[in-house]
Amino acid sequence: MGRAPCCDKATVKKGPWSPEEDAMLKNYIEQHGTGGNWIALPHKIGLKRCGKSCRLRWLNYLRPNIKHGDFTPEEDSIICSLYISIGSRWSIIAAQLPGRTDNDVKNYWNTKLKKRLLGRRKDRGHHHHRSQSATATAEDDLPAGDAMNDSGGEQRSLSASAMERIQLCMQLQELQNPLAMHQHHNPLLWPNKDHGNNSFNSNSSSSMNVTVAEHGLSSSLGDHHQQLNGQLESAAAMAASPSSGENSNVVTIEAELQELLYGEGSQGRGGGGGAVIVDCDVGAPQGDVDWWSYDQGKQSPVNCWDFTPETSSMFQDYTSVYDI
DNA sequence: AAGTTTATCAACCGCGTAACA
DNA sequence: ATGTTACGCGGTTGATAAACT
Repeated sequence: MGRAPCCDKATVKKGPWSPEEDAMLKNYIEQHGTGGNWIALPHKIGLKRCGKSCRLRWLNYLRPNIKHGDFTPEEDSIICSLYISIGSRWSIIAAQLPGRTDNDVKNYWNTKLKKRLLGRRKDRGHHHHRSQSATATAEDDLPAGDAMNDSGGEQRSLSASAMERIQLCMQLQELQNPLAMHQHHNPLLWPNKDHGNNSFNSNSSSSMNVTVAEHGLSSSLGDHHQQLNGQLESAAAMAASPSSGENSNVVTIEAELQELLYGEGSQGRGGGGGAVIVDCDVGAPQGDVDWWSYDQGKQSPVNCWDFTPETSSMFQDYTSVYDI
């Protein structure tokens, strides 16, 4: 029993939009608006398109003030910082880039930025000291998502997202201290492993994964969970706003991103250098929030960096791989 | 010049969830 | 409280262009 289709596939046209279709949709929406019902819209216009397809076409292409291509260094920096902070929440990231769509940002990341960041490691890999640790040997030079970790004789694959974070983390660490790769994790990007009880244990990988993922923000993990949540938030805030922290480690992350993206001696490039401010307009009732600036002890802004099952799962990936 | 591989990006798909009856 | 509908999102696919052999 699959999900009921949102439209009649037999009568709905798929594939690229013609200029005529674009004009019909654009003219109608400009004159009448969407009417709050995308499903009904194509019928009103006489378009043989699915409502979802119309919505996507409008949002990603026909909407006014849409920008395509030519991402600026400032935009690169924002995307990278936010990706490291909050992961693949493209709509939130795109919201910080006027004229950009989530689809655009996502494509840009997947096809260019990610390669620029992760690819550099490959280039540099032959010139640096490789650690004895599993961190540097198991995943090194492997494309995201392809890395397999031999943990206790069992081959496991990391989620691509966790893998990317780890690889980015490793790159940044290496830049900061090439001899400190054995530290396994970057406190800027990942929560401290020394936080209270050791609920996250590699010995209980599968069951723990389920437990954490299912409970999400529930109180099952109590203080530990809150503490962890705070640390994740803090890490996100640090990564997004290198200039906002007292920690000297934090200060360099923006410059490091610049260096990874544009090469040596390019720290001044982009001129952004400033904090990435996320106004959490995705359902956040409190309006604009300088989500990077709140203290760890304060209540976290809703919808900005929540400890979701996804983040829990990524954390579980990470902890089990590094036997924390 | 032709064939093959790789990169790019528009569009699709299905899931989670908010809104509503 | 429950079921249904539509929206929004992120992951994935496929067509096309560009680069390479």
